[in-house]
Amino acid sequence: MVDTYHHGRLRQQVLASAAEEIARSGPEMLSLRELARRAGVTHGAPAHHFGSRRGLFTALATEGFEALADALAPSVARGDFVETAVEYVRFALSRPGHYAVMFRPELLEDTPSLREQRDRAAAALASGTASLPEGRIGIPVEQARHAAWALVHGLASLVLAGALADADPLALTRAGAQQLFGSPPGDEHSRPRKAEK
Amino acid sequence: MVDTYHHGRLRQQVLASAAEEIARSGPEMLSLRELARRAGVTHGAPAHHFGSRRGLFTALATEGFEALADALAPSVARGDFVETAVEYVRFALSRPGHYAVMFRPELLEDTPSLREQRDRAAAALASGTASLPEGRIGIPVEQARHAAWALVHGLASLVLAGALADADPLALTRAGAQQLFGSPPGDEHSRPRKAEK
DNA sequence: GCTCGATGTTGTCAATGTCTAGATCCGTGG
DNA sequence: CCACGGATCTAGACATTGACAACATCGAGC
Repeated sequence: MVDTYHHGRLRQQVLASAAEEIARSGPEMLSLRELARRAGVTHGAPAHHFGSRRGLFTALATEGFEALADALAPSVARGDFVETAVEYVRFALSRPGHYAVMFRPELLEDTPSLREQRDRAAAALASGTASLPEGRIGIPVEQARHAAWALVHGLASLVLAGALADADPLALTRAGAQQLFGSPPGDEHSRPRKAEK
Repeated sequence: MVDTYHHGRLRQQVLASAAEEIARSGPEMLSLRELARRAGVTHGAPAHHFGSRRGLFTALATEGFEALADALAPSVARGDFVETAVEYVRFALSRPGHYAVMFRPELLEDTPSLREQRDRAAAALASGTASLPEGRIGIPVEQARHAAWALVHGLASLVLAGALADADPLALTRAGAQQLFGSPPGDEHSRPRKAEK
């Protein structure tokens, strides 16, 4: 009976089922009390870990940005822009519950750790676009970076919203990234990784 | 005294203040009862017009798609792709409350009129990308269309989320659209619209 | 071994979405 | 002229929720 007074992993478990639930029904429908029930704990318990509803969203977003930065790191290190774009979208689709909350400032508190992880992800993204084929860019670098971010964010959002249901998201991302920075499919600079043979 | 039992424009007024409130605090924080209060009406009144909370969101989204289709029509008719992109973003930024709800299927009911207006907007978007400079596209047309949509949707979303606070959204859109389809800023094909006649 | 902070419980409160039943208004056909 | 029916709004009720406060229990470190 001593087993259950302190749950032990309440924080992790609540975060996990929150991500599940948000992925299924969106952030608005999420109920703290329901999460507590699902974790076998009383309704007040989650508050000790997250403070409030927004605190929970903030924790989720922080986790999300951290994981995003990690996901982007390898391809960024390799200077492979197209693959960084693909990784971005792959991340969003593999963690829909987290992604649904990461760009919703109204749901988030301005925590230092959130800021930190968000900056880390932003930095990864920035150096990802730093490795772009120089001559191909006809607009200021800053704008190119924003455009690239917008492209992948837009793709992820639309796919998650079910607006591009009948498309292969990752192939689409690859194609979009190549189109944006002007590498024709047969170009020697950055070819599609799989087709083209 | 007879004035106020039937409000007369309750539906319009609720929609308007809902858009305001959503623009300020997001869809989650919206309270039907608060809207009723603001309209000087009892808490049950809005239900007769929208049925439920989701009904209200659906009505807003429907209005939004209708206005979007209208906003895109002129530039689409002119075959001016870059300007269509700009109009898309301009629309989203000028009606943040509507746009915040248009791509959130969890908040929407599957109404015939919603479907209708959404299709209308989608059709506008599709013919907008139909007028792209042929030689510039190195990927399948379908993918190019999706990429273009993702770009403008991503730009609008990020700006609305405050993630691109320090950029000029419309200039950024113009640049992004040009970059995506390879028209250098000074190209004769699609210059910024200013002196058309 | 004791204390103190972290974690979890229990009870409470105001607010909300939704439902139902009834009141009021308005156009329309007899 | 009027009665009737539908549309609009009111009024009351109910379950659920987020937040808060007071208390119980556990565990780590002095």
